[in-house]
Amino acid sequence: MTNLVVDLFECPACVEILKQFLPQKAWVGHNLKFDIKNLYYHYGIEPITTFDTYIASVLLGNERNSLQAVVEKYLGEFLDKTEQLSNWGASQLTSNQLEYAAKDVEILRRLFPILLKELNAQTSQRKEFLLKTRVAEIFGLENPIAIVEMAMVKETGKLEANGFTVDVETLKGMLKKLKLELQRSQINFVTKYGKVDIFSPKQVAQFLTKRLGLKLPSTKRGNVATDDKSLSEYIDNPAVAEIVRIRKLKKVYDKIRELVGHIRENGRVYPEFKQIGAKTGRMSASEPNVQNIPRDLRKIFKAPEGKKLIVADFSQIELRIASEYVNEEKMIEAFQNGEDMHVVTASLVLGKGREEVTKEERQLAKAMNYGLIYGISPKGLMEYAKFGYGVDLSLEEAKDLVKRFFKAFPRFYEWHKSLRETLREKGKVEGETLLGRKYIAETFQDAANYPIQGTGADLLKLAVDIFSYQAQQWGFEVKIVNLVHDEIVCEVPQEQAQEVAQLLKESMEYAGNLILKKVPVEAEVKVSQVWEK
DNA sequence: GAACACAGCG
DNA sequence: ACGCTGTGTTCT
Repeated sequence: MTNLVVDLFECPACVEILKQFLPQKAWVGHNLKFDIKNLYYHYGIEPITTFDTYIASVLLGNERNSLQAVVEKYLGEFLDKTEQLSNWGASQLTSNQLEYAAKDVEILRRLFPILLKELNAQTSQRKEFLLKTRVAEIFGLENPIAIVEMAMVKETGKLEANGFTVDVETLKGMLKKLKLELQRSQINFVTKYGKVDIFSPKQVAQFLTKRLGLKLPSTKRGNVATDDKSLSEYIDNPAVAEIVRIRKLKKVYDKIRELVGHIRENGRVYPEFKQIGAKTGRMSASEPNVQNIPRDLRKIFKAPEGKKLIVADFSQIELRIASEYVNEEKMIEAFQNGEDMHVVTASLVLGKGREEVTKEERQLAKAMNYGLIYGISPKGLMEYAKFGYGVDLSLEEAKDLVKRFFKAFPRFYEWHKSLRETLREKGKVEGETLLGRKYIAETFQDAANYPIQGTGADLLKLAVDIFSYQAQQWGFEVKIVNLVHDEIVCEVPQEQAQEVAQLLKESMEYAGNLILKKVPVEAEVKVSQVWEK
């Protein structure tokens, strides 16, 4: 076996050689997102597919996932990393550095088969989910989650290389304007009400309780709560309204500042994506975080000249997953008949015809439907209904509603009951998503939420894998520019937009219906110049 | 530097 | 109520 170490700064011609043979290969490496991002960004090089020992280690549930830690655990060897701290940018690489680089490659040859075996060994019994894909065939992978995540490494690397175009001029203008408006508002507040730092929860609490005599709830650490939810009782008070307004202004200002700070010469931001950023398998984004952009600000994300954005999302995906997960017939049936699930819930819980359900009742049912995903409790429902959907409930009413809800949907009742039982007996719930992603939950709320949120993550990632493969097969020039839990945003040449939009919709629904067998999955797709109007 | 509070998104 | 990240103040 020959290991080749190439210093691309010393040998620019080597790039041509790499371009020749790297793209026809499957790559094995540790944290390949990094290699793919750079090779794809600079040279347009990408692998057929990948096996990533870092991702493998994360999926196997290890706490430490550095190459060093993984080598120690699975090979029982010590990997010397001191050379990593040496100077790699100065001049020609030393022989020690070259040897270090070669050793990193050599060790992967031995690590790879062991991790592959471990992943296959923890494949769940759900054989119907055996996915026949290139990753599976090339590496002999049988674990569906590993198949999806390994294919996803390439997609995450390219996603980071692609970046997302923003409207630089508009952003900079807004930044300037908001800065002035913020300063003006703060000074105005102080001259009216005295010296209070609106961004100090402590000072705001002091001001509201001592000076205005308001009664406010406590935070979990026993301090006076001043969040918008707690202040909503007193929103008619002009000082309170002003605090809320200024804080909101500040939030938008911070977000714009974060974005502007990350704009590169070409007018794009290049966020970092953690492929497995949450315990549930969801991704996370940072620098800038493009997964929590306020909806009003999304219009500043746009397609560059001659291109279009395609924005697609799964509709009501978590509710669909939940009903399939617990096999709740009435809900499944409603989805199969294409009905409005919140109206159906309202009708069943309140015992009235679907036509008689009011707007407010539908909102209430929505709170209940989503509440169940988070492990519903009457108190929780009461607060969620009030602040999330503007529906007023007493605790007694909430209790009664929860009771009726579980009567209408007995499988959810049984599911929650069995979760509580398992927690009582074992102190934890060890479970799997519908694609076989493993998790351990130690609270009831986590146990109710993880399989649903986790299956949502499975679904999005499978959709991305399928879509990317299909787009390549059809020869479309697609750049995925953002992924937001149940949403895919991509950039395509104008003339391909309609065709790609259709392909994206089909890919998402195909992926969804591969994982959900009974409940139909639907994706909504829009072609647009901006992310959201 | 850690802990807390707050607020944006799904 | 579940999952994240960024910014600010305050405490150690």
